[in-house]
Amino acid sequence: MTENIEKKWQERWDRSDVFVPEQDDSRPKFLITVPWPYTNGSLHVGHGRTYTLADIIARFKRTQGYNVLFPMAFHQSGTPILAFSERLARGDPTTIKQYQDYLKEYEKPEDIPEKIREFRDPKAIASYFSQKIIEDFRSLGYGIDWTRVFTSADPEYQDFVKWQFLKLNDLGLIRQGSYPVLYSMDDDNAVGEDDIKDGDIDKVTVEEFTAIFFRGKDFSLVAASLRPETIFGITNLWISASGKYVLCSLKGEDIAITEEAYKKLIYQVEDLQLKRNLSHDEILSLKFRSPLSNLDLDVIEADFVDPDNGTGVVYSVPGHSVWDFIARHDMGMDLNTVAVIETDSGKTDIKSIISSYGIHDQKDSDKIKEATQVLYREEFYRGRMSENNGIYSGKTVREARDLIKSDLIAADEAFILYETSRKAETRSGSKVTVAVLRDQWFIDYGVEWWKEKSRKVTDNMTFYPEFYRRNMLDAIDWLRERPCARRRGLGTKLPMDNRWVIESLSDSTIYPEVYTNINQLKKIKARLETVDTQVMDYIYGYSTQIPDGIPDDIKDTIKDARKARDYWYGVDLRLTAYPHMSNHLAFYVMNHAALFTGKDLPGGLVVSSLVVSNGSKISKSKGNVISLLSISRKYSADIYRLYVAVSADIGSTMDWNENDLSSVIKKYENFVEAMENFHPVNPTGSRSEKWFEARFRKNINSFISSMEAYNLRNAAITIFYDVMNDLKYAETRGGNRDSLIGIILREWLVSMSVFIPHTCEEYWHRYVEDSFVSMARLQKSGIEGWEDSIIAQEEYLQEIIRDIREISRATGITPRNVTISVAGKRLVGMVRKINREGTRDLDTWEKQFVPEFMKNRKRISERVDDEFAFLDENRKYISEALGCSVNILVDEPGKSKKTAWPGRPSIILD
RNA sequence: GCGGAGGUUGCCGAGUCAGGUCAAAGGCGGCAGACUCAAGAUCUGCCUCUGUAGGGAUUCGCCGGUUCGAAUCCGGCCCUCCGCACCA
Repeated sequence: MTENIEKKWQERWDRSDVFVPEQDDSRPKFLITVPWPYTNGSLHVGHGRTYTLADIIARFKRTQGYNVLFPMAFHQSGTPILAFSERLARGDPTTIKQYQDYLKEYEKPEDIPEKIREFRDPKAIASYFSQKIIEDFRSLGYGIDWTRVFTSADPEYQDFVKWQFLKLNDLGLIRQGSYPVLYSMDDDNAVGEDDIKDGDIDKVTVEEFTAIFFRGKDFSLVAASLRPETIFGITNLWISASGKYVLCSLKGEDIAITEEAYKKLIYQVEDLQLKRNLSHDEILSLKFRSPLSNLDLDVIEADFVDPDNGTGVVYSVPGHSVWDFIARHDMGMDLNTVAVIETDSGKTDIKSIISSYGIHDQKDSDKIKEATQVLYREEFYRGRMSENNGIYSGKTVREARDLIKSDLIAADEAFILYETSRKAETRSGSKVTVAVLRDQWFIDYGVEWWKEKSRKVTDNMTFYPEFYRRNMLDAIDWLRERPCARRRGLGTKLPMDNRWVIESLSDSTIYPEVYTNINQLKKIKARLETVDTQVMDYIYGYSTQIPDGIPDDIKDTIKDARKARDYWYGVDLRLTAYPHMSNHLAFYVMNHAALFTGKDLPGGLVVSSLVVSNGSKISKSKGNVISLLSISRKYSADIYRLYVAVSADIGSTMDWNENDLSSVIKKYENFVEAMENFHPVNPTGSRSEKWFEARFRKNINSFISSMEAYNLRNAAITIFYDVMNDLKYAETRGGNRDSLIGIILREWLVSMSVFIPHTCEEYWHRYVEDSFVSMARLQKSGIEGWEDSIIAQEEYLQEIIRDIREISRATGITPRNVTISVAGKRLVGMVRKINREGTRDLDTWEKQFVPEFMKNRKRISERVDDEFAFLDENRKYISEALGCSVNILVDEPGKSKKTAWPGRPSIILD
């Protein structure tokens, strides 16, 4: 199909409101949704897959008589759009290049610079790409109801989100507390992944150190560790040989840390004051006492200590740290290690690790890092505290670590210090550190009653593939507190505290509600200025009365909003890609569980896998991003849609590659050719037509069952590949193409239209009738009984031909004549008797054949009533297939070399 | 380490839940033939090994078990991929 024909149907669907469903209480509704796209750029094949799958399902549901609503909207909340526009404003070359690439597809080269200038306003980015996504989606023939489009920036939507958060707050699910975030001191702001240089490639996370006080005569030394459980193996303290140390006061206690540590720490703890610089000698001359083990420890300078990591002071545990051990070794100190952790594997002995990695001194830093990682993992996952650790003896490392940490903190022997997982800077070059926000807002997903309710909701949902149910339950268990608001970014202001903006995943959990009545909400908003809590309560089923004081002229609209919502909600099916599982989808389920009941709860979830291109991951850096627009231009919407359906099951990775694509195109072109050359004729009722019809009845039923089970790939292969193959076969059996196609035309076009709607619409109008195939119904075929037998007969015929070929191959005989002898009356009778009554009442003549019957029973059958007549009828075909003459005989036992059994005639070549 | 998915004949990929009809669908690719001046497209056959009669042997990650019978069920092991969090 050319782009023009596709465009033609897209416009006609649009004009006739084919995909704008009316509320209709007489029909079952079906609400299908896909997470809204984030509008910072155009979409690629990967995004298209999920929407295409959803559209195929939506179209199928229409054929089954459902009143289908397939809406979409756009997401604009969060920091990325803001960050991008800021970067464009700053003139960041990578970002400019990225947006030039996006724009290239849509704009003339001379207009691009102006567009990029406009993009300094984040709203311009959002609205530009929303518009382009709509155009791209239209060009793929999606049956989306475009009258319901809205964005997360729309004021009526934000009223809805505010209502949602007030409801969550009423339920006690929103809390405030302190929370560490990545932070830029230069910019005095929190930073997200996209603000960090290479933040998307090499993720930066927050690590939690235990900063432990080692008290000395004049002041305390604070050493930070990720492994507080090793404190029992301590031998000494290390400070950096080159680091600059300062004395400061923390809640009245004098502590020594590096200058860098001080600068970071003021963003994390309260009551910290700088007092003065501290010389190394002042530290080295003192001894410091360790908590728990109560040892007086020496301080030693070492090169490997990084003054800009943690506090710049570390404690030495040579029994469990490669660095510590090798440093002591290099300095000629004693190497009497204390092992405080034991593993069953015994792989964690420090000396054997050092020798097995071939580490000689501190210069082998790569080897040391590798060995450290292995040791760390091994001990963390398999280790137990050994018997010399007091009350912690015998506990797993995991348990002991948390316990020791909390015990030390409770006893004022330690505090938590946060550090970045790697050294990082922002794209503008400022250092990234960790700051603790004291009044961070959270949604508390850890509440048990909430989890329990969510599990019940999950139990009642359908999942495809089914194993995601388990994933969902796990995600519900794992979820704890989640920060739900940020100090920057686009989005809805938190109703409890408008200095905060609701974070972008948290504002998108129950939003499909708004698809049901966005147009009423808009009117209500325009009339009332705010859609307040009480009005929302009424619309979304929390109260039965429109609140007092609402002007009469808007009451009907409010009632309509509620009715629309009552009719359409909940979501019958939601489709997403699996990376959304542990975050968005879990929030989606849990927020519904908290706020709604009964039919409003999520119905089903279809989780698709990713798209790769020529076997490798699609990413900007690889330059293999294929935009949706280029697909519909280069190939056609229908070919893309067909490819999505046929090339991989929903749950498997889909590989976009030219090779597979060209074979799909070939098949598609065969279909088009068959349709183009079709001339209606009257069927003749021949055997090949009956067989073809029988097969098609089976195929259409299997298509419908597969689609119902969301097994789109099977469905497509059945209704497309299998039917095409049957068509070819029926032709070789003497069928006339036109009359064959005529038999199945109507149903075939309807079923194929879910995959290739434009093509089918075209032929539907040309050959069937002037209605939309997109609105046509499809039912299962009634199987009348004759279908199986005609199919079995054809199989019988093919088996005989295959047998003849095999004999020919085995013997090397190229036959000039083939004699096929079918079983005679007596054997037919005998087989019938055995199949019905067993072997008991056989006569003597019959009994001699029983052993042979038993041996060959697999191939013996009664599937053809009169084998002689059947073979005789098809003698010409057999003869042509084999290229030799064919004799058909009715055999009685004894005449030929082998016994001819029913379903398995004897064959003689000569 | 925990949780999940998976390992099938040259490749991709069905089949495994409900054991026999499975040498195992379909596609790709390859080989041979038909058609064609030729190529392409299309069609037919073959593609684990073997066999002068439609058969046999060995296969579905590895080892063992249950069973008359296992790609399918059970136990153990090896390997690959994904998630393990606050990030959209």
